[in-house]
Amino acid sequence: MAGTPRERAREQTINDIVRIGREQLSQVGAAALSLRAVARELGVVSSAVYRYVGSRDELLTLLVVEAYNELGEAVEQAVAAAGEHDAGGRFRALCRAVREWGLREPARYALLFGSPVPGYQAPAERTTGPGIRVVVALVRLIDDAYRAGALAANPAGSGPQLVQEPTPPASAQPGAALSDPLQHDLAAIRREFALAVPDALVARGTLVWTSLFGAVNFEVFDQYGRETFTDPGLLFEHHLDVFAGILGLP
Amino acid sequence: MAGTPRERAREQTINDIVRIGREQLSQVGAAALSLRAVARELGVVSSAVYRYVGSRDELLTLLVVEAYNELGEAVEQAVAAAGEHDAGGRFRALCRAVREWGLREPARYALLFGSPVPGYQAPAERTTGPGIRVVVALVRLIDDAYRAGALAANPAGSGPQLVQEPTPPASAQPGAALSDPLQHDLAAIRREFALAVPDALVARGTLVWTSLFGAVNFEVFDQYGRETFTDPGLLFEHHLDVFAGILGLP
DNA sequence: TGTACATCAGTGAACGCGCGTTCACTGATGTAC
DNA sequence: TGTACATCAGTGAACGCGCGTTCACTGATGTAC
Repeated sequence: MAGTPRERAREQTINDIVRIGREQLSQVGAAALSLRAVARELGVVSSAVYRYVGSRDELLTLLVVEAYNELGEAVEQAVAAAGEHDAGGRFRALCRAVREWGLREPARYALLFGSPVPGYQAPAERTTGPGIRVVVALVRLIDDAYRAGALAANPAGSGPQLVQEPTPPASAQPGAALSDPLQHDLAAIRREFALAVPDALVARGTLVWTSLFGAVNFEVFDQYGRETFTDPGLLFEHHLDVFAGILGLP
Repeated sequence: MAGTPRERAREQTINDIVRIGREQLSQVGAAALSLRAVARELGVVSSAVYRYVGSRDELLTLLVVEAYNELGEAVEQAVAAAGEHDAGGRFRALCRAVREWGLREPARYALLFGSPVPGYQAPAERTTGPGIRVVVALVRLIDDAYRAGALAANPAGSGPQLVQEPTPPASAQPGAALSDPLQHDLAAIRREFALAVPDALVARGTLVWTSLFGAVNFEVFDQYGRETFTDPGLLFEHHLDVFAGILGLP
């Protein structure tokens, strides 16, 4: 709110541009996002937009960053709103927040998690920070639960009773050996985030991470058949229970 | 190979158009696919393409159908190549075939499983058949294994021993009650494909289905950090073991 | 408090390019007698 | 086997539209003395 009137006006205009860009995005998709259309909507000649935004790609970057932050915010708030000692509830809150944001904002979700925009490469130094908020929240949540002793020692998949062929593959057991380079990578992740959880749980964390987005993708991009599920939310809740089981969460 | 010379020439030209479209796709993405560019590449004036393809959208549909069929073919062949009684091997072969096709054909994978192409709606009557080949293969495989008694009665997640809070959520147990509308949908699926597997396994099947594509998405769309995993294939293999455990597969 | 100058926002024209689609047409290839 | 006609492939011009980006410019808003 500080700054000279000019600075405030400038900030206001940038906000308008990003807002209009967001609207364009949901109407025509990222590939067809155009600065000229934004200018038209803003009621200004097309070249005027270049006072505020260096190029079309820069507007895309602004939109990517904003979307990541909004999703990250939603997820972090949802997790914080769940009971501090209810690890399972926190996990489910995180997943539901991702799903709800995706369904509410399909175009922006597509910008972040759909096909890459042809000819556009997001600049890592600006998008990485906002981009990892969700996975960081997930990892923190798992690690906290582990430290609090709230995780099952033998999570789902570690020792099923089989009808026949009773030897589950070794790497499915959280305590068992993972292949070497993978273990090296997982150790690096543990170090980077100062995690207490064992490697195998980090691996399962990435599985739940990708699977969560797989499930949300299917709904947002309409990849279940058109009338297969009356209420996809119920299926999602079922999936969450299985995911929780995979992590040893209650 | 039958038909008059004219008919054969015509077929040849359509094949060329689709092939060029495929190449365009991988270079500029679906949103920027253009009939004029195809015509240029074909060495023909732009209006000539309309002799063969009614519109840009129709070319997109041809490409979607072709891609679905190629992926379906790859998956079916991979499954068939695995040992007939090795349910776990068949499952892994299916998943690997999806991953390999996706990594080999990122643009076409994006066309099928990425963001929807703005302004284009695939005609269900032409794409549904090819589009369900993968999931049908998966469902068949699970059902066959179930009928052969090759599935664990108590798959992963059904009864973990917990450190504390020792009550896993009811719907995570394959035998337990699923919410009503969901159960209704699952029953409809079982009827449609004449399945022997219980509802809960159908639900887990959809979870593995979406999770498989979630994992492949992450690799194809480069959503793990750029240098997080030395060999993402190893992580994928680990995930496969967990997926197999979820289904009770060896 | 008033004036001179610098800064900035927005204009309008232009460059050079792309697109999907239609339409009247020329010529070559096929078909029927 | 030869001719008359129909079918089809491909041409070229046009319509009407869009885009990103640059550049010299006008006029308003701020700043320094």
